[in-house]
Amino acid sequence: MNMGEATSHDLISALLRRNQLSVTEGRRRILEVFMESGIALSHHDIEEKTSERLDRVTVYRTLQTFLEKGIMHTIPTTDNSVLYALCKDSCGAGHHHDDHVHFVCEVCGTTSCLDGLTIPFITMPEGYQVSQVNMVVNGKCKACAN
Amino acid sequence: MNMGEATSHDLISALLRRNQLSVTEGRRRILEVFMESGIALSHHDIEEKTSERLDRVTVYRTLQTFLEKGIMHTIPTTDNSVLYALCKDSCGAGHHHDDHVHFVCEVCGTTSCLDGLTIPFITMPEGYQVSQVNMVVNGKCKACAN
DNA sequence: ATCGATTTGCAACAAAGTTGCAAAAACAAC
DNA sequence: GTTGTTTTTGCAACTTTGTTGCAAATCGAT
Repeated sequence: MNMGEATSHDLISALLRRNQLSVTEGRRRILEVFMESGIALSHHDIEEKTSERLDRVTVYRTLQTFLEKGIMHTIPTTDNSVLYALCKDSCGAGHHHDDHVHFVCEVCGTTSCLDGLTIPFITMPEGYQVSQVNMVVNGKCKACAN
Repeated sequence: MNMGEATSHDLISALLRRNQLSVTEGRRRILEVFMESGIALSHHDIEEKTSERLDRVTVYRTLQTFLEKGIMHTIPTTDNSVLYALCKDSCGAGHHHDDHVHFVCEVCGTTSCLDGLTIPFITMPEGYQVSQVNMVVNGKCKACAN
């Protein structure tokens, strides 16, 4: 047994326990899919990548749970799809730090988090109270720009 | 007959003709609903406000047409709803000027365009090509902030 | 291994969105 | 205004997306 190597399996178990969630095959599988892809995924994407193993309803409920625990966040899109993405470690239930810009590539269709790019501060008109700001950039990603 | 007054009826007809669309009762009704409300509306909202007159399918097709012609634009939202809003006059098919910030009130649930508030410029990482930027602010609107 | 609590899958449903086609309405020409 | 052509509408049937209740399976602690 190789004690020096922290497996993805280990990391996922730890993540779930840290959030008071029991470690089940379905939750593990969904987290694996996100970690492998590295981009934001729709419910449909996840269904496709786990179809033989997981029921549709389980995927819905699991994503909902992950949102509530702050393991994931949703990304607003101009079309009608809801996208999910893993939060950074520093996020938790109630206190998100997802103040980063999201990028949608219009060629390959992938959506990703630009973690290094913080949303600029904006001054709102008199009387408004701001609680959250989202920023989504559309264009061509590094790979597709050519 | 009052020649001096430009009715909402007239304005809507002109808007449709300017975009090479025939003037029908359904299209007129949908545009009226948007002009009266002044806020962004979902497909469901529109169905409710026109139910006795328009078929569900007609609403879908009409909104799609308005998007293509650049009469309306969609607004990204964190939940799964698609919202539509009227574009400014200067917008047309292909060349939108909707570089304004959108605001979602978490109390009354309304979404509106902050036409006076331009999205700040951001510097993207090397290699990316930007074509459009969206910015959505969540919080309490003037009326609900108290 | 056993037990209680949580999670899953199934079935049935509700809501949202799409497609083909015939009837109706809009527009242009007379 | 009537006619004829084109576009739009409504209907029906369907697919996709999301929800709810409940029994069986799984998880985790003892």
